[in-house]
Amino acid sequence: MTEKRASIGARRNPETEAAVLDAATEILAEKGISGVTMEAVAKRARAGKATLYRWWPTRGALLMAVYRRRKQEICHPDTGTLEGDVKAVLESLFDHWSRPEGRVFRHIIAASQSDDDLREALEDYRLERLAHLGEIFERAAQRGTLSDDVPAQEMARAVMGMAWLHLLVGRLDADAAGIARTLVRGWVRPS
Amino acid sequence: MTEKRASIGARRNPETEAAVLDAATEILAEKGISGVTMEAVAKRARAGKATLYRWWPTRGALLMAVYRRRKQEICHPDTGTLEGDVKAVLESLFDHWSRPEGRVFRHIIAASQSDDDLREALEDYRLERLAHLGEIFERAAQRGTLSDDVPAQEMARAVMGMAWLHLLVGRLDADAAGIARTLVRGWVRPS
Amino acid sequence: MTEKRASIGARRNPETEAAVLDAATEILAEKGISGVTMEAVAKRARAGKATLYRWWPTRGALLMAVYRRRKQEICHPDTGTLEGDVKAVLESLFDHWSRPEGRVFRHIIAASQSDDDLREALEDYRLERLAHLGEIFERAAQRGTLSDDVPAQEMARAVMGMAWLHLLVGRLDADAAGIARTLVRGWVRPS
Amino acid sequence: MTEKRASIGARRNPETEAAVLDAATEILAEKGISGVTMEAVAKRARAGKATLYRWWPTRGALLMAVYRRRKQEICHPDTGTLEGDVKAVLESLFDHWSRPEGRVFRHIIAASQSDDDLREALEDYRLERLAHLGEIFERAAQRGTLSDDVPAQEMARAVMGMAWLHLLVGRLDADAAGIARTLVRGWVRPS
DNA sequence: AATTAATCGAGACGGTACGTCGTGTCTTAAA
DNA sequence: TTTAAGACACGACGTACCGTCTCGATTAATT
Repeated sequence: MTEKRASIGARRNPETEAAVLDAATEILAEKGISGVTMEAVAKRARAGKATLYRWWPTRGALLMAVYRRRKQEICHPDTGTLEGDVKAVLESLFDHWSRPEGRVFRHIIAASQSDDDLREALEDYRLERLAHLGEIFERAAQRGTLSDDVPAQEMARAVMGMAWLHLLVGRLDADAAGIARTLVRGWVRPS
Repeated sequence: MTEKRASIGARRNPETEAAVLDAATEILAEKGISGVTMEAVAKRARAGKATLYRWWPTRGALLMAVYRRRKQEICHPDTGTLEGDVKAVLESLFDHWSRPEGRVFRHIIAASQSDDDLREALEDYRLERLAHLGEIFERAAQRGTLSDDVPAQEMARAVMGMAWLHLLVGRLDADAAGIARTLVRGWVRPS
Repeated sequence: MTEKRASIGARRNPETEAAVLDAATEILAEKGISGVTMEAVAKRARAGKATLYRWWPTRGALLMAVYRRRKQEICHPDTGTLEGDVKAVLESLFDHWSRPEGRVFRHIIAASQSDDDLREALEDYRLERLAHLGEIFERAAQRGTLSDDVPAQEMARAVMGMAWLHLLVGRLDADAAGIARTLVRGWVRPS
Repeated sequence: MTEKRASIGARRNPETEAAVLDAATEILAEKGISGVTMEAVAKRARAGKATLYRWWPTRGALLMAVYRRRKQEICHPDTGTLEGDVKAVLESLFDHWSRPEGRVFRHIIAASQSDDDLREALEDYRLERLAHLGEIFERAAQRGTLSDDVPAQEMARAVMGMAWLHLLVGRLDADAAGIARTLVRGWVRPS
């Protein structure tokens, strides 16, 4: 599956990186999260364990790298209303987290609880997503339908909190529409 | 620290259970979650490993037992307004989770991501807390200030989602008042 | 080759010990000393590495145990003269060290240079052999052919020194008779 | 500690050799033999690992080079008697091997048990020393006090064997005089 | 003067073995 | 029958060196 790869000098070999992430991704799909051990990944990627630890000092960092590689830039479509946008976001998240490549995420959150490096990496990613999520509120503001006295950050966090909660308790089949309605009703100007 | 305890015959020894939970609690406080291994708990409690496994088949079950022992029935005081109640709940949670005995909870959530038994136990606990949380909405309803078309469950989940999010990303110093305001504004009748 | 072996309670399982020593002996014969790694021995013996380390804390200790198991009580035959006895002893040692089960010994000496536990174990064994070697001088004394002003210990050490030297430099084909003659000539009464 | 050294063209840089041997010697003194790894030496000498391997293909070769650099031509003083000479030789060896720069030697013997290149190098060195040792017997012969039917080689080997034995078992505080007496008594003409 | 060739440092690479730790199962001997 | 104790097989951990490699630089000898 993987060819022999030697050093390409005193610098990182991108082929090795790819092989490792591929291996981790495959194992993840085949055996689930608990199968993704540094040992197994190294063996599958035909890489030395030291090589893994050189670039991904913890298992969490490796998982994070695997997850980020998949971030197929989830764009939030403009549905015309804030409630519709929130609903779409939730649905897209629930859907993504239900699929094999997204299933890792809850384990990343879990691992980040006892791995400070990962926590930092996750936080970076989370803030990035949060900013991205902010766009739907900007759109609502431009439409002039948004109450101006609600901080966009707060609203985005509320959406994210609901999403994470459902992810972590395994309720990805929840009613996104209902959730969206409950959240959004106080954020738009009463019509 | 713990005295010698032998078998008390062909039945469960409650002293042993206490000793085990005490040991786990102490280790948790001293070394953090990663120190709480079945091995270490057994040794500290002067209990056989088999004894542990008999009653708490997984590490997660043991952690959950430790956490539940501490559930000093958090009551939600009536502040007179829903927003005040939500703010109080968040503050009380953030405070509890910041203290040593509460710090475990995020690790329980984490562990439950790969331990189905624990997930079930946590879910039971979570629903219990959710029901308890529902009381503040009942009170609001009795006051007549609640919009009737918002499901109580949904609102409680939104509060819980915000709380968990802040717990899991280590932002227990967040502005509970602001969060409460953002959430609640759509749930009460416009005055 | 080896069946499954579980614990037999809170005490050492002699079957395990035997399996480990057998495995080490076999590997030694097949791959030589450098093949005798704790890892390989554990795998071959179907034993956990922890089990090995429990009973033989270092590789040297394990090698020593392997060697001692083979100590087929080398008796020194009475040839009638001290020179004959010394020659017989040297020949028997050179022969033993040339055979597979004896070849380990030089590696034990080597390992003992950087392993204090092993050094101690080897020293015990060495003194034991030295005492045993002393018998040939007692016999000579009884025969009345021994100069009384030469300490038996010193003579035994001289024999051992010659033996070890030849072992360590790989000259086990040396002329035992000549060595014996050179050493002994000052130890017996001039006839 | 060591300045930057670059290539001096298509030939060996003698500064590098010196830096490497210095580094090895220092590490040896500081951390003992087990600290002398190719990796550590290279790092300390600010040399590339490939450079080390180019000139000293094995660890043993490097150790041997370190030892030989120190061979401060031990001369054997003429004490007037063979016994005195042997005693002086033993004392000088025991003393040398007790000092930091001599302590390596036992590790060289040890390493040579599993490193054929080193074994060869050590054997060369040993024969050289053996020849040197022969001088004291030549002197005795010239004095006319030596039994003529004892081969000089054999006697030298007996002395060396005793010396090595005491080195390898850590008995460098042994009674050189006694050893000398025991060995020599058969080699000189009965007075 | 330009080119070639060997050397240098650095350090990444695939590996192997290390020694430790935790898992969950097992047996014993005592209560 | 349950207990404390702890040995057992297993497997992952994270580290240390191994010996090989490729790089980009430096410099001497050759063109």
